[in-house]
Order: sequence, then structure tokens, then C-alpha cells
Amino acid sequence: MPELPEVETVRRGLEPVLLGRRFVDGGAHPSAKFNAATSVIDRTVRSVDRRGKYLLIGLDDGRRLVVHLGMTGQFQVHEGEPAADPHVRAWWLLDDGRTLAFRDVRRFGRIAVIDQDLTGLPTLAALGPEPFDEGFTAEGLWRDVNRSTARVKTQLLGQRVVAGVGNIYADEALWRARVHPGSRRITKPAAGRLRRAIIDVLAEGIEHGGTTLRDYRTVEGGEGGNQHRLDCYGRSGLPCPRCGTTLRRSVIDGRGTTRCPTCQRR
DNA sequence: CGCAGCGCCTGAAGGC
DNA sequence: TGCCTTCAGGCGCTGC
Repeated sequence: MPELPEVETVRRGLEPVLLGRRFVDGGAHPSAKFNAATSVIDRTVRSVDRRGKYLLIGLDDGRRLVVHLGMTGQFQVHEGEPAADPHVRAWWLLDDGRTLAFRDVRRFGRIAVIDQDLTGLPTLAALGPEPFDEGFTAEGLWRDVNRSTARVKTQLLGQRVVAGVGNIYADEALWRARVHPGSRRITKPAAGRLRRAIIDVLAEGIEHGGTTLRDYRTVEGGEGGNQHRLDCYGRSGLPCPRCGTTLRRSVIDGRGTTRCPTCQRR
């Protein structure tokens, strides 16, 4: 499941491929989730950015091509024509002869073209602070989490208190900060630890090229390396790396969740 | 306005 | 072996 580190790794792979290139042809799955892809034909790429889990490809007419990878979305670059693949939902021929393909088996991804003000995608416009920006503070995290009655993990997944965290990095950050994922309120010290943990697990995820559990691939087609460094996510039944207690899996608001029963108390 | 709940998708894994 | 069921989960949408 691509989260901020995976999307950032993809962004870094796309940038050298796309910067300055013009889309000279393209095609898309007829679904409204993908068919905007063809409206960028004849446009030139001016920037390749990321906001939360969204990729923002800036165009020479001021608009942006926005791509969300969903659960199984991946980009591939081919020299010339790509091989036939029923899971490719959109493709673009570039002016250097290469082809960029967006492949998404489960079709949870989404492609849109929006104006500069981002209002074309309300969820994007409403995202919380980028975790690496100054605007993401312990004070703000404490205030926002406690303003709602929802569980802290659910709020992290909601993209409003901070952008870019998904199920893997939520479990990792909560474990590292020793915060119970089901808590509805957190103390100021806990908010401070959680902010630090979120920033660190995401930065380490980027540093190691993202977490490949099944579908996630880099633009070059490789796997990430962060799956070998997880302390908590997906490790139910194994000992907590900090205290040795057996990690336990449960379901919180419908999301599979792993935590340490000793380190992460309410 | 906030939020809970459901639906979207399909391949993999588990049960019998 | 093969069929069937369950699960994974980010986010859009609906309705209270």
C-alpha cells in the first residue's frame, strides 16, 4: 500500500523521466477514475511534486496532472511501445520516444487534472500538514487529535492531522512512540513522541526506498528495502523488538492493527 | 459539520 | 485438486 515514503520514492524516479518532456500521445481506461489522463496530451511537464500520497505533475498550461496510487498503483517506463498488459489503466507517449504506463490491478488509484488552486480535488486541498514541514508540530498534533473523539490511529489514517501516513507507518509510528492505537485522547508528551516517530519512520522509509509487501514497485521496477526494517507492522506473534512481549494483532475501526501489549498501553 | 459505515476492486490465501 | 469464502485497505460517497 503506497504511503508517503513509497509515493516519494516514485516521485524521485519519475522526476528525471518527465521533467521537460512533452506528452505526445496517450490512452486511458474509460472509467472516470482514469480517463482524465488523455487531457494532458501536447502539454509539457514543468515540475514533479508530491503532497501527502498524491503525485502532482505540473504542466506548462498551469494545470496539474494528479495521480493517487491507491492500493496497487505503479508507474513503469518503457523504451518505445510497452508490452500488452491488461492492468495498465493509463499510458503516455513522451517526446523522447519512451512510454510512461500507470498500472493498477485493483483500480483503487485515481487520475485527475486540476487547476492550480487544488479545488478540483477537495481531499487534496484539505490535507493536513506535510510531516517534514514546520507546520507539523507536537502542539498542533496534540490539539487536533484531542479535538476529535476518533481513535488516534484512525485520525492518522484520515490525512487531516498529518498527510501521508497509511496503515504500515501508522503502526510503526505508534509502536515507536509507545502510544496505544485505540486511544481517543493523548497527552502532550505522547503527542511529542508521536510527532517525532511519524517524522522518523517516514524519513527512514524514504531512505530505504519504501516498503514492498506485495505490489509496490519503484519506477525502475525494483522492490523497496524498508520491509526488512519494520518493528511492528505485520509482525503479530513475534517478539516486540523493545521489550520482548509478543506483538498482537487486532482490528481497529476496520483496519488490521499490530501493537505491543506492554509498550503501548492506553 | 463530523463521523460511522459501506462500496469499490481483484489476486492471494485459507478452509474444506 | 478444486471450489468457495475471506481478506487486504485508501478514499469517495451517503446518511444520520
